[in-house]
Amino acid sequence: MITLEDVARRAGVSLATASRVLNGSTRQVGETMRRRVEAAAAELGYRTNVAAQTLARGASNVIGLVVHDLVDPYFAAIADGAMRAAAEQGHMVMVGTTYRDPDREIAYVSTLSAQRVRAVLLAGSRVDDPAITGRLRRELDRYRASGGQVASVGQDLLGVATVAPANREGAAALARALAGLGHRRFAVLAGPAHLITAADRHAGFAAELAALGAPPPQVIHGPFDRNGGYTAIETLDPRVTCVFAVNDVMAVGALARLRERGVVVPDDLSVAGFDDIATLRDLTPPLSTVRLPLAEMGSRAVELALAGESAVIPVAGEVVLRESARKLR
Amino acid sequence: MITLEDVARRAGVSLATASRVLNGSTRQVGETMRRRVEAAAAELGYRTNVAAQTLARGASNVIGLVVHDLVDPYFAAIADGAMRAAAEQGHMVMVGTTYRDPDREIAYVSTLSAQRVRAVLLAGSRVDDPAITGRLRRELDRYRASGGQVASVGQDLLGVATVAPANREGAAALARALAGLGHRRFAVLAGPAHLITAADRHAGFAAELAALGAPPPQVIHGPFDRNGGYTAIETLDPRVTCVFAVNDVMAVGALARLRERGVVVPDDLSVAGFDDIATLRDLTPPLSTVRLPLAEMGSRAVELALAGESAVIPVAGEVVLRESARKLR
DNA sequence: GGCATACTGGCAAACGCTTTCCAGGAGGTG
DNA sequence: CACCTCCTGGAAAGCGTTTGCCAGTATGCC
Repeated sequence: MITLEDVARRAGVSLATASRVLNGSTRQVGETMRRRVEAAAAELGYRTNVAAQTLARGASNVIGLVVHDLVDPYFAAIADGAMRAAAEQGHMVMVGTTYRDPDREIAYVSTLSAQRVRAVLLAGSRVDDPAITGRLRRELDRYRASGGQVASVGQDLLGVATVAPANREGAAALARALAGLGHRRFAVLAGPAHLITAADRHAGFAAELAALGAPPPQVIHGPFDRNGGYTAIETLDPRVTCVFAVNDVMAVGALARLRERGVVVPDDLSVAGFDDIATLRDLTPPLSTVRLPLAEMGSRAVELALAGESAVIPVAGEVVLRESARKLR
Repeated sequence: MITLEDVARRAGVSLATASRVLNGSTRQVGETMRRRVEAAAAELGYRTNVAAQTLARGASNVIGLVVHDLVDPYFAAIADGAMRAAAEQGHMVMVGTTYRDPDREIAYVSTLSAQRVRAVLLAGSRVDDPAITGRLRRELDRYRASGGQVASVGQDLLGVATVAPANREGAAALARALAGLGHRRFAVLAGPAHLITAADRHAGFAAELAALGAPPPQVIHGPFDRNGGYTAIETLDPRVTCVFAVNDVMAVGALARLRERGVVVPDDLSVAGFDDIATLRDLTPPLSTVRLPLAEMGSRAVELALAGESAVIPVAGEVVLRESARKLR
């Protein structure tokens, strides 16, 4: 194990000089010494001990990222964006997956805080439960009290820097677009009632329908994943002409079930989702949705956190009509 | 910033005792002292400084994972498996994405080595370039010399513990299955020639065809991603009745292009891929493929690395025929 | 030439924790 | 009762870096 001291000795300089040469310092080191140190480091194969560096500096170059599920393309895209931004600033990313368990999320914040990561990013919808939110907030406060930065992608209810997708507005715009195709009788695959993202999208969609004078949609609750969409189809009212799933993976599940049941989309029924995950374009029919710049949201969150700004950055969604939704005949 | 010393002082015990109580030690601490320390830690909100711990212990509890692209479901699945296994053993995972740049891969190994991570996992196909492999090996050797563990998912050519999917055999089995459906004229969307995974699957497939007495397939090279499959279709020989893409995402790209061109799968042409990524089941038609237990491969790699075993674990692929491949009429 | 002003290099004190070694007391044995 | 052993708590020496401070030298200016 080669240490800085070995390098210094070999180069015939002090520890301080070696440190200044090898690990970015504001102080200048003379040409001669610099060369000697660099040569020694190369010959010995010196590698900085980041743990020691972190300890001495009191600051690490690691960012913590907490997502619900890395296999979900939604989080994969956010994580990818976050990692790009992090890499650009010379940081590594440590990832934790909660599998949608709020306790696990809190535990990860605690672990990452112990790791003294420079920043923690929380991605994914929060649940509407004051007890859980309270515990999470306390954990985050403690982390921030020790100098950590926090940013979230999702709702602004943790009092931290947030990249907040316009769920309500996006869903409303989608409602308008779908109504524009002539649809009046809608169903909303609304996900779990306590999930705020789901609730917001549902609310935005329903409110806009009301504003347009359409009858209230059928509302079907269920899990926020593929299976949630899949099972929701069972209870679908046959008079509905257009289904809005509050996220894409639910829409994908719904499409699967519809196909099995012989319902042809979009001939018999129009379907739309939300998020615009990458896999959508390969479905048949391609799914209509509200596009969110997921990777960019991840990057922005990293930048926000690293800059220490506690802003709330709204992100607009863009309605993308594809074949899965068609004009009502 | 609460340190262990603060806790010790508050509890009226020595640093040593506090350490033994709070951060797992083999030594016993008396009931009274133990309680006092725990109470003090709780009151003060003590959080271990992992950097200091790592430095003092000379060993960290972080695992490094290097993948090509986290958005690719193949790597997402492996990463997920790896993270599960890591979490089970109380480790965190630090991720780096190379975007298929070998230099970036080497750089990540170096960075992770500086982080003194307990183990490094390399996932994804290697390129057949002695210069690059050599540099990577040197970097890995250096890392291992400093006590690090390494495991890889893919080919066994780094001299490290490896979870090795049976690419040749899987492709051969697939060839047999497809030939069993009556196909004789095949095309192989073979990916880049220098990518070993791609080459192995191609070779296994072609060899089996030869053994079965089928004519040699048309071979179309291209990128190892969706676009590679997409563009390959342009040069497809019209006499071909069945296309084998060396991985699923290429097959997905091929399906997209075929659809655009009005070629109906499987009526006009059969298609198969390799890997069985999760998104396949939602395609129309569902894609035939060779299933690899991706998450399990990730977990196994972590276990291997953590156990310090340098075994090569073969993983068999299982042919899964779905609608995209049908009996030739 | 004399003096103030950069520069540059080195010493040594942190950073927060683990662990070896030591001492003292409790308990067991002959 | 003397002697050993076992157990528990504490003191202190690291672990590998960074960085504030000091000293010595070179530079610039009058």
